Amino acid sequence: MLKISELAAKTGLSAHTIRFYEKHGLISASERSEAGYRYYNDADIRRAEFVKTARNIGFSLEDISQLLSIRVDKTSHSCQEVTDITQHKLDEVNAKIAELESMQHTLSILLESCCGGPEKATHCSIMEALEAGDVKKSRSAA
Amino acid sequence: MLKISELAAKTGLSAHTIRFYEKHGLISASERSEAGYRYYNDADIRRAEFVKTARNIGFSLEDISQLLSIRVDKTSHSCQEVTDITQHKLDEVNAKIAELESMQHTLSILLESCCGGPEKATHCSIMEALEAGDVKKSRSAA
DNA sequence: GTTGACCTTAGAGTAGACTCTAAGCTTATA
DNA sequence: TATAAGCTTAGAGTCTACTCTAAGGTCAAC
Ligand SMILES: [Zn+2]
Ligand SMILES: [Zn+2]
Ligand SMILES: [Zn+2]
Ligand SMILES: [Zn+2]
Repeated sequence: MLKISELAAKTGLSAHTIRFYEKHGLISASERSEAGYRYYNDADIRRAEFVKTARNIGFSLEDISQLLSIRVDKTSHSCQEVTDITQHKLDEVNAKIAELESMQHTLSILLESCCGGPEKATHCSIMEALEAGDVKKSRSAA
Repeated sequence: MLKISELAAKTGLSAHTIRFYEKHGLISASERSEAGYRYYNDADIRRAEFVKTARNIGFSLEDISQLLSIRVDKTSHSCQEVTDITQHKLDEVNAKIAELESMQHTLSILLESCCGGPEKATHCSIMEALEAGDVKKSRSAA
């Protein structure tokens, strides 16, 4: 049985974050001391580590929440449900990468066009490009 | 002279967003009607379009704020200042891409390992990988 | 028996970029 | 003239994932 700071040390999450996750239903302590201290048993610890692993991959807390509900009753859920969550996340990641690569491309072109020196910015081709508006849009919603 | 909704139509920003940008010093209307309506002249419109172009590229409002202060007095600023902002943004974008590609990689491997079918998730290799924790960390701080 | 580290809670604050609301003028159209 | 569309403001709400604070109780060591 670990106390919260011990679970924190073990998982690399902060005690604050562990309480925050508890408030959002991701983690819980099966026992409390008389004084109200949280005590985590082996199953709790494994669950916390599952959460940490999923978070490290990049899953949102909402995704993790869904993965956890599959985890507690695997016989009621299918591989497909798991791949759906994973695929959806991958789609998101791919969309974000595409957006960032577009920015990367635009920024690189801008940088190439500018001398980057100590001259007055009156002739700066980056500023000119921004004024002219002839750059493609990288950002979509939010 | 355009009213706010006309500037909105012209730039593709919403009137709300235009007021929000004004509150943050990015855009302003040189004139107001007696009733307090904002009126935008050509210089205002060009400034708004500059902001919109920079935002489309992916610059933060803080970056745009700096670019604008260069823009209003180009002789007091150098090309280097402009490239510094641009390079800094590019570095950020590259870091984010690296992080996302790491996620992409992990997610792809997970997806390959799972049958994705209607079977019970009891044998799911994605779940197993998450339990085992043997996936590399993609996410860094915030 | 007291210091100090650790624990509890509810709730506020942070970041970034909006997005919306309420309450009330103004202006254009029918 | 009445209705609707459009404008004003301050300020609150949204989203995600924390991060921190205040005020106080608990526990082990010296
Ligand atoms: Zn130059
Ligand atoms: Zn330049
Ligand atoms: Zn399967
Ligand atoms: Zn599977």
